[in-house]
Amino acid sequence: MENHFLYQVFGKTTMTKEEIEMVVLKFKQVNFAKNDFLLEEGKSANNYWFIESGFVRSYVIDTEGNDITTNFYSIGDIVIDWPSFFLRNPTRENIQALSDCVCWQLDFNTFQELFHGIKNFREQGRTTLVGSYFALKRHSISIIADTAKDRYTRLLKEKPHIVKHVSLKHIATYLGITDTSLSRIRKELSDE
Amino acid sequence: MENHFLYQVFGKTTMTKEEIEMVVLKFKQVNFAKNDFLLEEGKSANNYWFIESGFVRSYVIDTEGNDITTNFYSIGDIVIDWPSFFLRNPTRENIQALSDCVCWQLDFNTFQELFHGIKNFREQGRTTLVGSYFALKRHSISIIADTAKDRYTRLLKEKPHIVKHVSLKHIATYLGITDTSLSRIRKELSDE
DNA sequence: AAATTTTCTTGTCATATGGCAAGTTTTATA
DNA sequence: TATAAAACTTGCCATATGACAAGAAAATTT
Repeated sequence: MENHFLYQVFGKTTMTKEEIEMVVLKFKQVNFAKNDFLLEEGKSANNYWFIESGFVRSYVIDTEGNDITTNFYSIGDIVIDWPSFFLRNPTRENIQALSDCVCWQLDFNTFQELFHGIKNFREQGRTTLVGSYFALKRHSISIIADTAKDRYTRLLKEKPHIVKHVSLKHIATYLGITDTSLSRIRKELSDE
Repeated sequence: MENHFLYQVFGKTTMTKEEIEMVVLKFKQVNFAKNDFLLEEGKSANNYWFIESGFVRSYVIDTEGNDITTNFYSIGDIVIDWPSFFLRNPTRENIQALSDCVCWQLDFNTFQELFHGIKNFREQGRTTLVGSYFALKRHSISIIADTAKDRYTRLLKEKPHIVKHVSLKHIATYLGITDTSLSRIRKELSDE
């Protein structure tokens, strides 16, 4: 039990061993093949996942039909559409596996039982959500305040495994630029 | 009691009258004068507020010393630095009154009692946080996908009272552009 | 291994937005 | 009400990034 993958995920929280065990047992392993959708635009999220292995991307299609990456996920990350999962609404986002993935899944009703039943679990869940909020805000401010080059070098530094495994065009839209521009930024950096 | 300002705020939730009353009684009225800080960079948020009247702005100072507006708040809005309040961390944001304000304040410890004690209150709180997350994501995607002009016209349509009461330069940084550009966009729109 | 598709690079030119500075108008202060 | 300060506009030019298209490289499929 203690070497269950999810044990690491919940091990850093204030939860007791008994609580962690209760929680972990509710998760169910689900595997996705490359290009499978974890969630599709128009549907409502009834699950979320922790990634044990693999890469995942979320994106939206904007009004002009452009694909814009909203986030990348890899080992240890939670994959969740917060608004759709909690507001029980159809989503605008697509979440797709970029590689074969091993994930651990929890559905909404089971989540609710745990959330209302275990104080430490809801503290943990709140902390995770607030962490996502914080990351999103940082990214949003960065798009306003920093140059594309700065954004790219920071991504490279903070998430090198993402840059290594994900195609340039997806990274570009995540950074708010075109693939052409990112290619030029890469060239500039290699010329330095 | 039922005509207490906060009754409207909580009236739309699943909370019972008794729960709402319990919650509302914990809030304390606090007034801010124009330019007062509700929260300052480097400090930790120990309170949040609902605005009964007035206008508030949050902003960060970026690495080059530029002031970037992160949000506007007016009547009925919750004013909270989610990460700082819940993670108990010093914040990077400043929150400042743009006019004299009447607010209703709750501190962290009291919040925790209510959150863990009243199921409907925590459902409500979660919904509010997720709503903020959703708004932030929309704004973030808009900065990538839409032109500055589109962003401005949408703000004008969705929050006309903000545009009316807030100075051009603050609106500009919120939209991710300079005051010069926003001035030109306004001119373009008036020429149409 | 060949064929096909996808990804990435690079050139040319277009455009949105920025930087700076000089005015003008509005608002706040003495 | 006079004065100062802040907010807003406008002109000129610079620059980052986009649009499009062609070709090269890499990855995937047959």
